[in-house]
Amino acid sequence: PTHLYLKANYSSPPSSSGPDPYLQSNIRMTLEDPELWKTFHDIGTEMIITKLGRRMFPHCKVNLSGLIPCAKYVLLVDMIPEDGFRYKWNKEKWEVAGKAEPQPPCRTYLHPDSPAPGSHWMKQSISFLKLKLTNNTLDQHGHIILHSMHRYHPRFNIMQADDLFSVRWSVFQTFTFPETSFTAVTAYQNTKITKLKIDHNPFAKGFRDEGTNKKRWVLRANKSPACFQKKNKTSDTSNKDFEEDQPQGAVCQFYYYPSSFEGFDGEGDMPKKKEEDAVKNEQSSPWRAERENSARTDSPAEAETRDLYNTEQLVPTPASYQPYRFHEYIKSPSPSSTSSNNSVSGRSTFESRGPDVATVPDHDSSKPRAPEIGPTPCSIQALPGYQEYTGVLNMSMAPASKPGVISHHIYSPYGAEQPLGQWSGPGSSQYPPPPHLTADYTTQAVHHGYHHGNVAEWSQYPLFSYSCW
DNA sequence: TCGACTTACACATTTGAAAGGT
DNA sequence: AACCTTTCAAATGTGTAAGTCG
Repeated sequence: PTHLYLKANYSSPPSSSGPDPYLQSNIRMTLEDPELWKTFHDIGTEMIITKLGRRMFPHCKVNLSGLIPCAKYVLLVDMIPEDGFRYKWNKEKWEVAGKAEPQPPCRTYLHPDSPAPGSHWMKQSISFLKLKLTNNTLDQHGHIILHSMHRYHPRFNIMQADDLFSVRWSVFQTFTFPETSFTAVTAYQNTKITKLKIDHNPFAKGFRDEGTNKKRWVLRANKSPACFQKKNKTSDTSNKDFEEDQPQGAVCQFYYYPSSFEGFDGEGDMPKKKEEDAVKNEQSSPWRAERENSARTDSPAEAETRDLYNTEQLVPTPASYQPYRFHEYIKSPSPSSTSSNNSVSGRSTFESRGPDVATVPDHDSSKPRAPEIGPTPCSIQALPGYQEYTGVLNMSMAPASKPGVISHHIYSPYGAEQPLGQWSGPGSSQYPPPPHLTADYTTQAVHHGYHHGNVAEWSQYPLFSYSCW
């Protein structure tokens, strides 16, 4: 349980000591079924992406607490590139194959219940079952577009907002779970993953050994028998190094929409740091290097990277909100900025707290509220000025067969500013080994993968260029 | 030649409308 | 009439295998 990253995207002003009362929050998010995720993670999770869109398995399911019951929140998920590399599956392990492809259009999945009161979010686990991944950059269904053979992890964003439009101005809080990182693939590479999926995903039941399609598996098993000798981990072990704690950590961030992180050249510090780590046992998790390192040793490289999240943000603010400003974050690692990360490492759950936390000021409670639950699909498009943003507006509608389901695409304040350009990471001659590489690489693969592989990812990955439900 | 990707397929679960019961 | 439960066909979600593409 060492994967707790608590990160403030702004910090308290250096001059002020007491926490800003407005920034108090105790929002917690925990990942449901962490052991299943861990089981996949240990092998190296792969998520199939198809032209028509494919669900994730395991599904993203989280629990929330600490919300204001009567306040409304919007919950979104986007996929964040893990690093700036493209991978290939070679000889039973992942290797860096080169520089990452230019980013596809960024999309954000909006939970269909959004906006909903905090009580709604807290009363049950929140499932993102319908979230689909595609490799089709021209996708019209609103699915999240990813590149095959690239690594990503889901990022959960929650923000207090009465309606979807005001989300644009909201302070939001994000969580990520290290064990949910995955490699997007168009066809499974690691047969262990295939087997795990079949064992656990009901929809793949037809491929199980006991099923009527036994022959398929026998046939495939013969190709790589070793893959099938290992017993299903989730059923007979309880993932020792995962303990029985609650889901593991997250990056917890609070910030206004980053407009850019200019000046960062994505130095790719990964290789340097990786030398510190011992070679990992290939039989164990290919992600082990990453996990162990994610115990947050807070290397200077990481700290530097994190600093980039703390750029001062000036965001247009509607009258109902306080004119928040980020305090300028010092470029060099500051004790205050890193201490919070360290202090929360190893906790079994993660939560926003103290100066790390920002909450949106309470909305005017006298103001009439939108219906408690359910999207207000038409409101966005009807809003005056919405069309102004066509340059960055990515809109599609749900399939006609489901008239009740409408896709929305929220204006991304910064999307248009972000070129769909190249990664600004290290040059191709110096691809640093990714954190999850097996033995051949793990001597250098110390760097954990979260957000630090290439900070350009942030500047190119606006949160709200797209959303749907 | 080969790796990445697409597509059709069989088999499973899920969904939701219709039918029936209370 | 309203609500609940059951049934069942259609829709949808799976990984595989064979093929295409570059």
